[in-house]
Amino acid sequence: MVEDVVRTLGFLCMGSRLRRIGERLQADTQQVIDEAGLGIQAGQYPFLAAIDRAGPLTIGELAQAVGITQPGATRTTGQLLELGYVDMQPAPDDQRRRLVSLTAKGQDLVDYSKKVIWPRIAAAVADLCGDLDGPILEQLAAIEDGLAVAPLARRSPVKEET
Amino acid sequence: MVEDVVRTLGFLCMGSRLRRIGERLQADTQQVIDEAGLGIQAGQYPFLAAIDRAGPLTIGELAQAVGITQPGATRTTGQLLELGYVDMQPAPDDQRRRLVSLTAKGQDLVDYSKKVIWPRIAAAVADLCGDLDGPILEQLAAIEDGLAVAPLARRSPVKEET
DNA sequence: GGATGTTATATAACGTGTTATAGATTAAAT
DNA sequence: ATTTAATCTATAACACGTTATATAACATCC
Repeated sequence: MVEDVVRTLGFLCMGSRLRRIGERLQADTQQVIDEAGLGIQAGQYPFLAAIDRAGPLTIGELAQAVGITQPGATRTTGQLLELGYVDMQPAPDDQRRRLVSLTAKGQDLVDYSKKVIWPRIAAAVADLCGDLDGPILEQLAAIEDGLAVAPLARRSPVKEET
Repeated sequence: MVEDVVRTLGFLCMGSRLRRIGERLQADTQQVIDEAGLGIQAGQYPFLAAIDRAGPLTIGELAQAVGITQPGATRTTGQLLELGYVDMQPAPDDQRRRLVSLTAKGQDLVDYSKKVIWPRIAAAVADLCGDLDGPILEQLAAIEDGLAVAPLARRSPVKEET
């Protein structure tokens, strides 16, 4: 049995580690979705949820809402279009923007998911995290906020720009 | 300004969120490495650290040590070979196994990194996480252990296999 | 009102993880 | 001993993120 260096090295490998856990969680989430017989990828859900919450959004707004870059949003939106869950049309006032909205099929999926799938996933994750010492979600938020204030490179002691 | 749905949805999107933060941290880490003028990728470091800690390891052991799948380990090892940081030769007792070891150049890089780079990165991450309520590293460990015991699908209430 | 710059989306090329599968070597079984 | 099964690494195909850049539409300035 080999030691898990990422775990052993602590803060040094926290990036790798968060990613690794995130990937694992998403894979597990996918399994729950598949078991429910839904033809959708876990990573596509936030897009649908964003539109459901805020109404039709442009590609750029979707990218912001789900926290990825614009080309990624373009691609995932293309997949959702292909699957028939969303519709896309130029914004009336600005032909550059494409407004992405839910189709009836997409709204059905969201409604069903909100009722059946999402609570199940959230409950499973809560169960997993329930026994933790601290409020993990707030800590993640604090990390995100901290990174927004000053990236790691600006926190490494070599460049004391006092 | 559009709301961050991944953040808003909490436990439901924790997978995406952890991944997102991990990617951001790794990108920031890469910047620190680049500023130090080292020609290496952040994701390659755990491989070197694993060999440094445990001595020569096989591809499979490396995969285990850094927590990815074997094909990923094969690829990254190939890159490190190309860069001249590691050497690879068949295990004497079993021709299927390939023992990966540090070259002099690789050991130099590790020694320098241990002294200069890694403490800098670890300090920056610790600074980022310092003000948190709870011990984030232990919480991550608890999540990993929890997933090992029962994946999400086995924690979702639909399949009560009592 | 035409040149110039800016903004929004699309596309290309790449990085790094995954799963599925092939090839080579070792172990086991008849 | 030869066949069969198991193990280890390599390779192929794909998923999904990134950066860099092209194209189209809008805004501005003379």
